[in-house]
Amino acid sequence: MREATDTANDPRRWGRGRVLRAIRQAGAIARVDIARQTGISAATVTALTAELLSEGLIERIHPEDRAPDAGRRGRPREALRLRGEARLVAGVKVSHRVITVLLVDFTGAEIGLHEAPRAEIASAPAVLADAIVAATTAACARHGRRLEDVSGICVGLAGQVDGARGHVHWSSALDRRNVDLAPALAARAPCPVFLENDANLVAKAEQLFGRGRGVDNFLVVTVQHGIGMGVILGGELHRGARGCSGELGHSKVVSDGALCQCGQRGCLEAYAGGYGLRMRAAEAGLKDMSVEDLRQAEAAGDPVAIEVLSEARQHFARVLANLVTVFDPELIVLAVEAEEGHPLCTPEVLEQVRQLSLSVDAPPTEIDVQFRDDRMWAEGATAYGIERVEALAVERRPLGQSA
Amino acid sequence: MREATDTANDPRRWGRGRVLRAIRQAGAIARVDIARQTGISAATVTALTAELLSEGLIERIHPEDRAPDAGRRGRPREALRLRGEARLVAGVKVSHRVITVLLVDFTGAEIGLHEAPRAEIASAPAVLADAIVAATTAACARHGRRLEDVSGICVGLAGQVDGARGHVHWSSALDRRNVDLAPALAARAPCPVFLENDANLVAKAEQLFGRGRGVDNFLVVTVQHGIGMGVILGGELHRGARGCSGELGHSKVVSDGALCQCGQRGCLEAYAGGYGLRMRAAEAGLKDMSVEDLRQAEAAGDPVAIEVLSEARQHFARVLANLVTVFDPELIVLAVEAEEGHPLCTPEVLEQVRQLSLSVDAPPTEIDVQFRDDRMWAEGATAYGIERVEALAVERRPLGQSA
DNA sequence: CCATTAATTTTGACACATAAACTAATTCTG
DNA sequence: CAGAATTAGTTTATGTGTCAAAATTAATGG
Repeated sequence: MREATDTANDPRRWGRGRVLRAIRQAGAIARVDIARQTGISAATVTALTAELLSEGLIERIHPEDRAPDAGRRGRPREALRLRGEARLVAGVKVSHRVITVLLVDFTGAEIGLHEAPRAEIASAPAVLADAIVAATTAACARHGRRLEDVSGICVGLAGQVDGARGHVHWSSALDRRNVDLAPALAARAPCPVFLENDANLVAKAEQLFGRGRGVDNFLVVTVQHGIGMGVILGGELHRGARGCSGELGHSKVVSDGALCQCGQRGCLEAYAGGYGLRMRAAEAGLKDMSVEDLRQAEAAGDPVAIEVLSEARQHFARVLANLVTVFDPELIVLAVEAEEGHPLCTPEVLEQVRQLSLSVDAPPTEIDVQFRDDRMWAEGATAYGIERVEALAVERRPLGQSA
Repeated sequence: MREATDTANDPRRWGRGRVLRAIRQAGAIARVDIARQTGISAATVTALTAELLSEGLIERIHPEDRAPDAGRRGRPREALRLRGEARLVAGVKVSHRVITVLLVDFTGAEIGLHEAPRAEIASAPAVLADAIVAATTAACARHGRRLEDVSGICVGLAGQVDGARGHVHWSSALDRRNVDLAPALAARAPCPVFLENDANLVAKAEQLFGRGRGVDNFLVVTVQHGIGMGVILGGELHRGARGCSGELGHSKVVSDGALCQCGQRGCLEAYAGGYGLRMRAAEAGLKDMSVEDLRQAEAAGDPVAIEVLSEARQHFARVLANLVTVFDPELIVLAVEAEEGHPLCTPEVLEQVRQLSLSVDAPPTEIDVQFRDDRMWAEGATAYGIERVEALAVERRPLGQSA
């Protein structure tokens, strides 16, 4: 039951945001096209872009009259793009043994990466907050910036994280449950700090910079040690009432099944997550196998590997198919932390998903497998950080604007 | 990939809609409270309500100074409410053998119900469109109105219905696939006609008039012959890319399981839908049992009924738990077409759902079982019809407004 | 009856958006 | 090569939506 005064959605600042988003999505775009795409009149686009130009958020480009422009009749269009130097954003990923900080500019272009080791896996809130800010400070120092130059820090955390409230129900990075981490971070940083579940951030990255650009309804499933999901519906990240949506790894695939890290039984992760696969293989006699080892064992004809992977694929495909049935998304991105392949993300599995999901005579949900390295988490954090910093830039009035 | 000129969301008519929605949600509310709840200034609320009053969409109430008002100091608040006579809306449900039309006023109050028999189960599009409009005309006639008085007709159809595009991928009510039914209806009716999946409409009814009032994120699961779902996220109905979201009955609960009506195997409906239960019971030797019969057989200790229902409960609970895990909604409404009880909607099943879903130290998803009669479908249609008619009323300018 | 209180309305000003007219920078055409 | 044609972008005049502050209204309390 949400009520009360939500002044947030100010209809007056609306246009600015639309224009800025159109420019970001297009990369470079002329005013006419902004008007056409957004439905805002050319007059207003001129006014708004003039404002954004004077604030330094965007900039003109004339030299490169890009190819498709050649041979057009009238006045040539003047493309606009975001001005990278306008803002500096830090994306932070807290892992077990390291804190990764990725510094990017307003366009999302990388400025530098920094990794700071962590002394312990589960920290006290104050210790973790200190470490995050210290790592960000160090990242800035290493790349010729100061922490004061940063316009926003976005922190991604595995676990049940309520990004809207800045609250951590549970995370392996903390030594206790129910921590209001956002205030602790805000107190230590000279700029806004945003907190979010790591899978949600990967979804945001896909939306802003990846396959999800311009797609209104899509899901991003992260496949690695655990299995997570970020849900983008109507162009918005859906967090759930408590911020705990998308815990796909803990959806139940069998009754009273294998024991999961979370303490419950029959979770997808317990069969198809990295640790689940290792566990099942170990139980069946294949000790100390990585996912890649298992894949090779299967290829070599090892019956245990074949059995374990086959079961995992079956569960994984069924869960993905049920996502299609329940969400009917345009697109599902499988963001896999692996170099080149993953035994669960094979053409056969995708075909199985198609067969198990309800089909109509219309283009089916596209499933896109993206193999990523471990930077993906910090990149996700920068994506959401940029979005939030952009939102602040949109709201902020031009203020003192004299000659 | 949605692009192009979507002029739809006009930020200027924003306030009108907010005010009207606040009045609808509250039933009766004073201007001060509208201002407080919406965040709109009192001055603007006065202006907007004056406009709505002069258009006859809302009306004043003074006589009943409701109890909590007594003994307050200053000028008494003047409550406002919707004016029922402002609009007439028809909600239509197409069933196998009958078309049900429910006429309601702008507040949702019932004006009259009418049922028209259908000659066939699966009709040609033109025949069905004719029948729907004829039934609506008859409903009007029977209750002293004319079809021309109706401001909007909302038609609920079981099947894969893309309400946004007015397209029916498949419905048992039609004798063919892929029908653009909305244009056929629009051509026959003197007012806007809206088309939607029936489960989505039940969700809309819960949002406007039921347990979902003021709840931003909730799911409505319909349990009867089949199992359907409507998804409300961020206060909006989520339809999916093709309008096929929420096909919960066809999520797969076991690999290569029981055959479903839809032709696939292992669907939830094949175990827990009304026809699925009958099938499973019949296979195990209990022929021709209704769901209610099965419930009584179970209570009487029949081992087959116990077995069949136990399996169904297990699957149903697991699917519901997975909804909690994936959506993290505030609320799930189980809308059950039954008089007093249903073997799948028992306290034990709800307890099982709680045990199978990820829990954090925050209020869990509430699950609310609502037993309804077969009017629920037509009521759902009126709910969405009213919302759409209201949206049109918000957009429409006051136009000629002289003395 | 008048002070007090609270709801509502009026007033004056400003921000945002637009249509229409205008200016600018090209290519095309004779 | 001069203008005609074409397309992009800007300026202007105007309307709409919103708000803060002041004014008005309708009660209660002494």
